Amino acid sequence: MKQKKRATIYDIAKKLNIAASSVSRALNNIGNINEETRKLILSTATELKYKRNTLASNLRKGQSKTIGIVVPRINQNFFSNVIAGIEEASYQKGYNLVICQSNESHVKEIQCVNTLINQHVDCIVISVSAEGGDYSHLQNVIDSGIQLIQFDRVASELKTLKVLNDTEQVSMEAVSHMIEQGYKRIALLEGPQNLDIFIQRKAGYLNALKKNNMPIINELVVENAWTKELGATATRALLNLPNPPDAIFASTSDFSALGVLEVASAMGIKVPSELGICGYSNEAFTEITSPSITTIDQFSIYMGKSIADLYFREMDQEESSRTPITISIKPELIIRASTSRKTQSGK
Amino acid sequence: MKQKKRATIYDIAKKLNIAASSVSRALNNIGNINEETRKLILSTATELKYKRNTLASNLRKGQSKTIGIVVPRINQNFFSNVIAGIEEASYQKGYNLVICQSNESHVKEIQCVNTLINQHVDCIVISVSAEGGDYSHLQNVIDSGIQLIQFDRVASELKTLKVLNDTEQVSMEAVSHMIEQGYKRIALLEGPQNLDIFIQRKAGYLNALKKNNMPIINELVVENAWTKELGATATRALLNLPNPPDAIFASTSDFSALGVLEVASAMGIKVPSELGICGYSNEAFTEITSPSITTIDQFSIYMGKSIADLYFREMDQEESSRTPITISIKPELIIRASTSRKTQSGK
DNA sequence: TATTCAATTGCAATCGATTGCCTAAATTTA
DNA sequence: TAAATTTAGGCAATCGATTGCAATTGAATA
Repeated sequence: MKQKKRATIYDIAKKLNIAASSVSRALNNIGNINEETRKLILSTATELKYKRNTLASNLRKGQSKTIGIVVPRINQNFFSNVIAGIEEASYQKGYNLVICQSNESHVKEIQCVNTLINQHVDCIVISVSAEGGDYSHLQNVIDSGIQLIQFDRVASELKTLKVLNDTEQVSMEAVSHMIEQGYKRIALLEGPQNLDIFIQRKAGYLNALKKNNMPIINELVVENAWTKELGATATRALLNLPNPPDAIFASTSDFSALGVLEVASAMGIKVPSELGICGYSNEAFTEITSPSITTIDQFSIYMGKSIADLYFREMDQEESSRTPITISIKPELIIRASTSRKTQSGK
Repeated sequence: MKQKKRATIYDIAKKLNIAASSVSRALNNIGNINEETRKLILSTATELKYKRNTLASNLRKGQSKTIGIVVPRINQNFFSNVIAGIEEASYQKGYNLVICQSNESHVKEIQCVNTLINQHVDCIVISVSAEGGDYSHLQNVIDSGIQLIQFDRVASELKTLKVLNDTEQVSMEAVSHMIEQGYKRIALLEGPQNLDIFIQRKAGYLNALKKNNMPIINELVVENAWTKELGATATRALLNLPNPPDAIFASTSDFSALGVLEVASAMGIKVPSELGICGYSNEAFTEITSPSITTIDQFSIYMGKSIADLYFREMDQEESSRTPITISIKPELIIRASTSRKTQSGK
């Protein structure tokens, strides 16, 4: 489909028999322009249905007023919320969003980042894929003079702006809460340990055990129980141990926690009295399972806004005063029925 | 933050003492270029960390390889899935996505569309906001020679490409199914009637009643029960009628259906035996409520892919042979426990 | 040896908007 | 009235990549 010829500032200039530069000045409302000619130009512009060619403008100005975003999956609750938050904050500043998804593939992530560099976006916001690997493509972003902001899943070795959750702290709180509820053998479903967030979630778990003088039992720690299905499989194995756990912290996700709940129900194990369950992310469904699932809210929309704000704040800084800031957002432990066996307040 | 100077084709040309045009030809692998100089150019390009400036390229070529998307909310399941589908299909073709959300506001929708026109996107994909209003901004898109594709919520009077669900048909199926299950007084929670999709859902409901020779009872049709809260409120009113319904088709959304379910549970009304419930959208949670909720799957990811495919197919067409195609995707009625009181197969 | 042809590569215009510099007219001030 | 300012608006370069056309070169053909 071919674009029809669109009116340019030259068309307006020609029609009014003036210079294109005057048209530009009038449209941007800068420089000295006679008020009457300005109005004339403006009305001619609407008459010709003139639309500024942002491409040309950006090329000339050397900036694109565009923020590029790379996330593992656009349609995952957490990410789509972050994106919505970024959109809202940056729209007000006249910025646009170009969005890519890496599908958790390192290769696609690299391609996405390169496309965005080519697009001359002003800033790239990224949460790296689970696959992990070499992060030279991110170094590339920095070398290209593009602001890089990492969030949630970050390559910590890179000195960039970061927006994170205080994952370790809240994980510790979650496990401490379970201990307080009298659970003695708490299992952990852990995520891929090449991602910091999962390392931290585990650290929080270990810390909580240590602080409460509880032993670390290796057979209760299960790797990569990431999805509902994997969570279910892991749970089946755990509950069939000679000495099964009496609680499970599904640190990978709420989906995993859901898998735990379903298996427990199927096996006739009562939640929370015989098994405590805690998930991660505060997915909408955690509120409506029976029992409802204790989980952790990451304030995803707010996180998106923080990312955008951080960028705009940095942009105003002098080049010299720039330091790799890390913003930490404190997530909230949401205690629900699945871990409430002492205080029956949680319904 | 200022961008550092990036290498251009001129830098490469200067370094090798050749013309920029040759560099361009080499990088694009077009025209006749000596294989050796080509290799030399390519290696110099990597050496200088050359990245093509897509802005300049697009300006020159008069296309942007970008698809603009406007949806009411990025972080709504249905929309984020459609976007994910579009992304996947268009990424393969080397297209990028610029995404905006209208937040259901007509004014913001217009602004978004205008920004996208300025950006010279090749195609605009839109699902209009619930607020509705005048659609001249969409006509504008067409007049600018930009391909316009509407999906789901469309301004039907505009002759554009459209990708829709066969909403009326599936709604009829849903209500017919409820009738078959022996429900006699089926209520409808309807959405804003300025949007076609909601008109069609209602039409399906009415049709099903008519076909089965059942009376249309006005007091059982409730306007704008859109959210969980509104669904709950409506349900409370309905169930307190002297002659309450024995089933509710929450045609607005699954959230609304969830509101229905919660109120019914709170009032001690048994689902599905005393009250049947059917939602719309197949949100993840509908599967895990107790009882699970009968709903309608819209194949949102597939819809996204269809949109992208439609665009690429149209793009290859001759200008002349272009007609306003409408693609209709048949949604699927997913029968679950909340309406299954005859066949106990659905648990 | 002269002519033709194809392969390479250079030149310069172009896409549309912006902006530094400059001129001319209008206005103010001395 | 002359000089100094201010205001309005034109000229032309620029951003970086692409592409039609022309020029050069060497090889092939007559």
